[in-house]
Amino acid sequence: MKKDIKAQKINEYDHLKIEKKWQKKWSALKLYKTKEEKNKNKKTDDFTSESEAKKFYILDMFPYPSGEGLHVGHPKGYIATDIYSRFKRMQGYNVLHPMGFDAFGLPAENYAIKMKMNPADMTAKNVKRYKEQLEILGFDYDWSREVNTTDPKYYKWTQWIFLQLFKKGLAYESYEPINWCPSCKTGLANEDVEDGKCERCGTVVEKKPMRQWVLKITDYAEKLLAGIDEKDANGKPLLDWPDSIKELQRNWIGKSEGAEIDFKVKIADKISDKIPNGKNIKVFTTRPDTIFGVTYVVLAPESPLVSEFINSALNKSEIEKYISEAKKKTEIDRTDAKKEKTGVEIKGIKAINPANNEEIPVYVADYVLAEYGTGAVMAVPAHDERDWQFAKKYNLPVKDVIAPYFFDNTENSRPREGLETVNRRVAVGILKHWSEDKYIMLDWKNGWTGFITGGVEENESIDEGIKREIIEETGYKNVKIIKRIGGVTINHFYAPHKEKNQFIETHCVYLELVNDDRLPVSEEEIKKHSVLWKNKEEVLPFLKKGSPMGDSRYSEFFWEHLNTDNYSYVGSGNLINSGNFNGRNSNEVMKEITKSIGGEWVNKYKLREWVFSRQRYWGEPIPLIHCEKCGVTAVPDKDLPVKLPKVKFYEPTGTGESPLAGIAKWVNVKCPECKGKAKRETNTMPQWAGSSWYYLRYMDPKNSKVFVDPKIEKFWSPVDLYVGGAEHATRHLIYARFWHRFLYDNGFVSTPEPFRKLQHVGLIMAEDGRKMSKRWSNVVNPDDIVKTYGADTMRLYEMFMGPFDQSIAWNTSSMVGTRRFLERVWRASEKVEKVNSKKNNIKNEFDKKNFEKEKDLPPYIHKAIKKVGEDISDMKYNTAVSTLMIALNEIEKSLEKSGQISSLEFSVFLKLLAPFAPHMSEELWMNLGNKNSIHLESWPVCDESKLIEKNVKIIVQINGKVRWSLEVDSALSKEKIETLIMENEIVKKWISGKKIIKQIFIPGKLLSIVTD
RNA sequence: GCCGGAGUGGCGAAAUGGUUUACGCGCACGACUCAAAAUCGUGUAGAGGCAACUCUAUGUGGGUUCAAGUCCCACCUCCGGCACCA
Repeated sequence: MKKDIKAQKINEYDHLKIEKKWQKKWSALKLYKTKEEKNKNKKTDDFTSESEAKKFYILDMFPYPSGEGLHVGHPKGYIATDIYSRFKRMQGYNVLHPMGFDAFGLPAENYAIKMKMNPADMTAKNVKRYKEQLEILGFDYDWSREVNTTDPKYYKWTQWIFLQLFKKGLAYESYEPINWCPSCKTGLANEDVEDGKCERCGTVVEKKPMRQWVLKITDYAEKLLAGIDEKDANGKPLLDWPDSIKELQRNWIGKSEGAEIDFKVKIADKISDKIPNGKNIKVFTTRPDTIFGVTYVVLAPESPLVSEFINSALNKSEIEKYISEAKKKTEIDRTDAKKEKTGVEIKGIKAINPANNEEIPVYVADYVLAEYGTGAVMAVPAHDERDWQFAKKYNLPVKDVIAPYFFDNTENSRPREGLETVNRRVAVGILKHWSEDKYIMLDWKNGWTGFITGGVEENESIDEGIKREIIEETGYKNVKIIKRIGGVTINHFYAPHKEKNQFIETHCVYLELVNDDRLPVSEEEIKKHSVLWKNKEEVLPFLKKGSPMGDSRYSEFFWEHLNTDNYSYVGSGNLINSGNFNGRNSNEVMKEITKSIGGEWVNKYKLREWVFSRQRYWGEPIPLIHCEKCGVTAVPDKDLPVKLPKVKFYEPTGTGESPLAGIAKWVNVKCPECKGKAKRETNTMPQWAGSSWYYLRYMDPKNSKVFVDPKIEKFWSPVDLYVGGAEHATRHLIYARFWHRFLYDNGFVSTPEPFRKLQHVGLIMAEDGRKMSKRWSNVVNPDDIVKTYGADTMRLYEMFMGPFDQSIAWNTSSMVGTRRFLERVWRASEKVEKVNSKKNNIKNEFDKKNFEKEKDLPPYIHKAIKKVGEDISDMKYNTAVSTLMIALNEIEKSLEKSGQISSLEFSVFLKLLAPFAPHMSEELWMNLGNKNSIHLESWPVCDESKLIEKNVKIIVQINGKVRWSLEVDSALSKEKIETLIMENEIVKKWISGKKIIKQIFIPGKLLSIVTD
């Protein structure tokens, strides 16, 4: 099998030996220790001046150490940051590249319970295992800065930040129903629920009212939204993030602008604002323009208004029954849009539409969500899909108030200034054959096409009008009206045959012919158009040809709605049936209508408050104390951290109390204010707490006075590059931004946003294309790969697989390519010219700045320097690796010619390889006679002037096709090249007998000849 | 339904509007070998042709351009996210 690397010969590449050796040495030398550490002891106020170099903070999303250990997919992002940080270090940056562990939370706890282990012990074990697995890959982490969220020295500050939020009123106790996972026996945040299921265990989530701590993240909704597009003083975006993630966050925050409108409520014969405790129904709508079309009002079952109105209801028990059934439903059932809508009317009360004072019924229905907007909506079935479905089911009236507005903004049809505008009603008839599935259409002599169309007289109804038109234009007299289609549309256009602008209200009627009885058609009509039968497929193309009323969109609109009863028009348009607002554009009248009915223009967000309590053991204790006299008080700073007590039983209780509640010794404390009897808060924090600020702690991980020294924070902030999985887009990345923004607003940190550039890692799938998982037993273990192929091979392969942010299936046999590449490098190293170490002290020579630049390195090395550097910067690792491969191919070619490889050339090559394959490049670097680590060398400098090849290939295109190419000296003039080309037989053949119209010359690239 | 992203060889993929298929895998043939493995070399989009060469190909259909994988319009498919948010 090719997959196995056979026993090595003595001087062959022995990855095991080399990798272990260098990992030990690097660690002993503290090679990757962040420079700033050394300066910290010096006494100075100006921290930043201490460090000569520019800083670069590169961060991985720290892992959650599960019991299963790492698979080959996990380190992909770490490999990338390792390469990036080595590259930056070689460029002279002061690099901060730390690692730590996010170890509180449900999965670890559930696993510990399953394994009958204490979560703390198990976490320690897992962390150890993870660290070992990371270390064999040769990463350059500064482990002296390791953080662990479960360390009391760390979570002291997690608790401290929580208390800052609490003190600013951003943490509060709530008793609202929240998402409850019956399997994990804890409340969950909105972000922890996916498709109505617990994100962790997949159990269907229930709604359960309970006491909980909630963070007011919605107070920051606007800032979090605006921050996405914020720029710094230099006009650079604060967030250099993928657009897709920005969009995801925008959607998650979900801002909508709209109106809050009060509907007065009439109970029996009284109007609500005249009766005690009476309440108006406040609704939120993004479409106040449809207010005249409101035919009922709906309250969410959980709306507090329901309990106020229910006593005045004539059908109290029916409503109560409905509400209790709604409560029983799971979130999945509640929010399934496809499901038939249900509801019940509150009989005996009416709401009053503030726009027209109509009395309309009030319903309770669970398609309205209590948590969003005001928990009440005004229903406009004509212009809202959901309201329409509900109205159909309960036979509620549908009232059109928005007419699609077709304004043909082309030269010919655009209404002309200074001309009279005629207002008319027009009927359009779609007339079906008496037995076949085909339709009558008119083909006008002047090029128009369309259905039967005609103006309706003042005293005539639409139905009468269309019947009359049919007889006039076609003669058919026995027609049956089936239905009206598509409400009303407005057509606004210039009618050339009348030299007037027209503003037409168009109604469409669908009719069927009963038989072919016809009356004679007048000569005049016959002259105007012919009557054609078109079958279904022909209608739409035929309509598009032209229209008597501006463009043909209105008739297409009607045709589309012919067979769909099931629709409501949700677009914009012109107002009809809307009193003073008739004829106005719906988009333009929003605010005006809102004002006219006393409404308020507001913003609403989909983002929900962050449910911050977990009724579980394995988390940071919430550092609050409940005192009978003083209420809820913060644990004083001096008493932090509130340590998680060791317990015998940490299984969740399921009662809504955390297991901590049972530990009397821990729970019962003195009130810090009045010294009276008090109890500790027993809920713990969610998993996301510790990860919301860990990047700050890395900057100053040992500080016991503050969570981070402000001077140090100012130096390192923000994180310059943050690499991790896209699955955190709406959890961690929202939470961390929220905490950071809060800390910024309160002067604790210096930047508004924590992470400047964000880069996503694409998943590595298993060879079978599925996700790697124990469940599918398709997991590839990095330990095995490192053992068999080496860490360098694995690192190189994972970077070479494909674009970094794309998910790609693992393929071990494909990996041998990168192994072969390294073996070739190894063999090539034996052919490097021997340099007399005495005569030629390479170490000193290489320390000279820009040494390479002065030397005569071949163009392909300069190209590689340029390309590899650019590709690392852009995180295009796959092409960086291929560039290295190309460079090696060139080195081998030159070896063939000269019999040996230049020492300098190979040194430069090794430096380019060093970030990718740190062990091998270090070994070979030392073999060249160097004393200091290659990883402390400076990155080679590309001399742009050396990039130019002696010869260039010129492509000859004739009429857009490549016909010939030639190699010429790059210094040759345009004229000379053109002469050479024109003299060529092939070129002559292609242009013979033709006239050259045009010639385009791109220097060094191509000549394009165009003939007639 | 809405919002993103992507469709290029047998496969992973590459390509500032300028030779489509770099680099690697796989495959075929050859060299070395008693043989195999490893290694090295050559070839490898499709069709036609003995060949030189020609034609056709970057999901589909149009368009802009001397020139389009790349820009514009319409559509199809797949992947990811959100979704009764009024």
